[in-house]
Amino acid sequence: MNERSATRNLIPDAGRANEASILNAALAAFAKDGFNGASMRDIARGAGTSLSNLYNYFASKEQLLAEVLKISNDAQLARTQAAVSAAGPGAGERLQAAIVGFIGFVVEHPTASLVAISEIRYLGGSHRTQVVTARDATQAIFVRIVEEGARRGEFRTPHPESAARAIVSMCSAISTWYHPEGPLTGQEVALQYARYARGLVEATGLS
Amino acid sequence: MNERSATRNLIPDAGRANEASILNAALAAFAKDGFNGASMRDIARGAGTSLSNLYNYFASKEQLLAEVLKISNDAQLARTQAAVSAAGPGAGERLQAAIVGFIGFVVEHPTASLVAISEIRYLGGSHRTQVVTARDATQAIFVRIVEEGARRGEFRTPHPESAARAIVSMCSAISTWYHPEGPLTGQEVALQYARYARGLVEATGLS
Amino acid sequence: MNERSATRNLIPDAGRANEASILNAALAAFAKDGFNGASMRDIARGAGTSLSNLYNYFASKEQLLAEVLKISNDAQLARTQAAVSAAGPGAGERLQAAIVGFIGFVVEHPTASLVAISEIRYLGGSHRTQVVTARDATQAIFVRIVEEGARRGEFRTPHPESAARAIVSMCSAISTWYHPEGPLTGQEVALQYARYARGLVEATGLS
Amino acid sequence: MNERSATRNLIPDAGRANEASILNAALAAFAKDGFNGASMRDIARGAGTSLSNLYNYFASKEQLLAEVLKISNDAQLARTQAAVSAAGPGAGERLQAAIVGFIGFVVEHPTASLVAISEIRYLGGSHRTQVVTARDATQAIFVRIVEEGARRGEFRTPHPESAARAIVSMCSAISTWYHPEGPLTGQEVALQYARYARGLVEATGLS
DNA sequence: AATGAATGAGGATTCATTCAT
DNA sequence: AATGAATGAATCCTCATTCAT
Repeated sequence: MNERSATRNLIPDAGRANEASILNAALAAFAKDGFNGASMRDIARGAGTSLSNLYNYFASKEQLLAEVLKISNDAQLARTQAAVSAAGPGAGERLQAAIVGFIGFVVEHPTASLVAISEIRYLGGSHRTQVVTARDATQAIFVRIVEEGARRGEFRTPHPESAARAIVSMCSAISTWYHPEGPLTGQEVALQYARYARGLVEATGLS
Repeated sequence: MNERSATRNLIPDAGRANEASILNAALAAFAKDGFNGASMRDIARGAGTSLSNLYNYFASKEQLLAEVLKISNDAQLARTQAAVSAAGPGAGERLQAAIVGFIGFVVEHPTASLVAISEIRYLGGSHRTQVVTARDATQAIFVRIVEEGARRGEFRTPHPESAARAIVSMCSAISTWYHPEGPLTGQEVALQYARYARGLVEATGLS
Repeated sequence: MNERSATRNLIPDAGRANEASILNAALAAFAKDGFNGASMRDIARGAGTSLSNLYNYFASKEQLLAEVLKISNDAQLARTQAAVSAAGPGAGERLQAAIVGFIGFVVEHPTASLVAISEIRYLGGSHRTQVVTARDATQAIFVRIVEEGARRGEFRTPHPESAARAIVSMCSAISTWYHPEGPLTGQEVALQYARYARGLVEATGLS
Repeated sequence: MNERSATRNLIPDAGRANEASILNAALAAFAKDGFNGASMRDIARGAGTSLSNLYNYFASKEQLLAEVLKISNDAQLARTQAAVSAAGPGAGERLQAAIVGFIGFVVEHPTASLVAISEIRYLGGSHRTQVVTARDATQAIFVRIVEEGARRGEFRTPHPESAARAIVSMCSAISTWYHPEGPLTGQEVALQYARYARGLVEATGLS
């Protein structure tokens, strides 16, 4: 598997009918038809097991969605956090790192990323909170970086929080059009967007 | 109706059971529960008519979605086009005008805007093309402006088309969080985002 | 239709798929298999209509049970009240009349009577109250008669309310074994039980 | 454990997952939700074991019901027989003893008694016969006593068998309303009903 | 004995749509 | 236009039961 087709299953799959294969099938089904358009039969078929056996692993369709979203958001958060941790002290560097990490996840798991933003609305109460927390934590990373950059004078944007949200928005939207077989590698997209973001926050270090 | 509560029905409603009231009910239902989660019964109830009477106006649920999306995208396109037409010749002015027009629509019709981006995936073949055309035409406005700005040296971004797409992405995402009762007026949001966009494309005229 | 086969549908049936035929089918199904053992498909088949069409008439299986029980209990109450109203002033006469009316209903509608006592437990909260009210009203008729008889000295039983309940119990139980083709007419059964009841309350007028 | 709270498990329970605990759980489940409303999962949960382990003890849900009913009816029969055996020779004495024994069982095991009368209908062919036999044997005790009393002139009732059935009916129905915490002890109820029965059969020895 | 995984049939209910009026 | 009745397919989910371990 070369660099260009780095997309693989978000959830490691053992092959037999187990939690992982069910979650992967659920992810695929939700991506293809949406939460309400996907049926438990579809998911069972995708997982290679029977409809009723699904319920030995997950209590309901909604719980299946919750697990998928939680895994995706947690992985997205971890990836972004790790990238920032490995970056230098400058706000510009840190913003770039955050974007490369965030978009790295998006281009490697465009399906999971797309489902994460488009299907979260179908999550009810108790499930929702958990998932929203991870999503907000990811956004908070960007907010903190931009705010610090603004405080230090590295960024001249007058609305750091709003700007951070705009950045996350445009990065998330990559999942709606990115294809691994397209003209751009994920790395290239990430660098382009990092530049957009630095411009957006009016970074002073621009040559 | 003052400036802050400018949100009104996208489709003018006569009150009686007619096309407009059905379309508005459909829009509301799709926004609330998604295309597959909304039922024709919900829509009929919202329109104050009977389930079967819906079919005297629209051939199918999908056609209802198609009409709603078409109206929304056409209005969005018209609004953006009009704003640009009224602007001066400079690329910076034109980009700002496009954003103010585009976001103006989003904040006045957040429901329609949200449905337009989230439910288009449920549109099949023939219907889809029509709707996608209007959406792409709107995006093309931004692409043309950014490309021209780059050609003229007003914008230094090396990837005008990609940058334009990023701008549209972040502007569209406003529909996912904007509330008329929130702390910002639509106008304020639009001006913030116009500034983000000018930074993003690395406009040279920035003081 | 002679006196011996007076059993007919409790709910007048027009033949086509309407509320009455559905209720009759539901009654038959509940009697045959119990509330949980009967399926909506069974009921639809019995009513000569489609499964889904049932829901154009009744919101749920439980509501179907509620309607059936309400009709049965109301009819039972009305029949008992009417019989008592037509009786003379003596407690013995009135008790006999109540029993003849009550059992008259049981033997003419043994199915409805049986379902009324055996399936009421499957009725939840709001539905239940309504049905229980009619049932208790019927029992209250017996209580009043026995209490008055005791007050007047016509009955020597020391526990009028308890005795009345015992009487209703044994009369209700007739629905568990009575068959129109059996050796006894309903009238004969009613008269036997009226005598049992007079003995039970220790009526003084016994020769 | 004093006289008022004499209700205990009909089937002696060793605590571990064994036949007794399963039968008790089945009894509780059938009482709560009816035979068709109770699930094997419910029963397993109540017995503190796994669903599949149930089948190491009982072949099917129906067999579980059969065992429960058989135990209940056999115990009811034994208790009634024992009471009669200990009674004097007079029909009145014997009838009173039978009732005290019969109702003694009902008030000590109201759940089992209720299930015994309400769920027997869900027993198919081969199982049913066995259970019905014990039930009929119990009723036969009453029939014999009343018939002998009538033969001897102690009871003046003209329909001894029918009267006996009426007596058993009203005594069985106690299980539908009796609660140990209620105002009456089981003993008091039994004595009341014994008096009702003597009146019902028109016992001559009444003062 | 005991368990978790597995299954096919069936549960009640809702669906979008059509028909007769 | 407008409606209530009708339908067949599909929905999620639970069922009793069996199997492999």
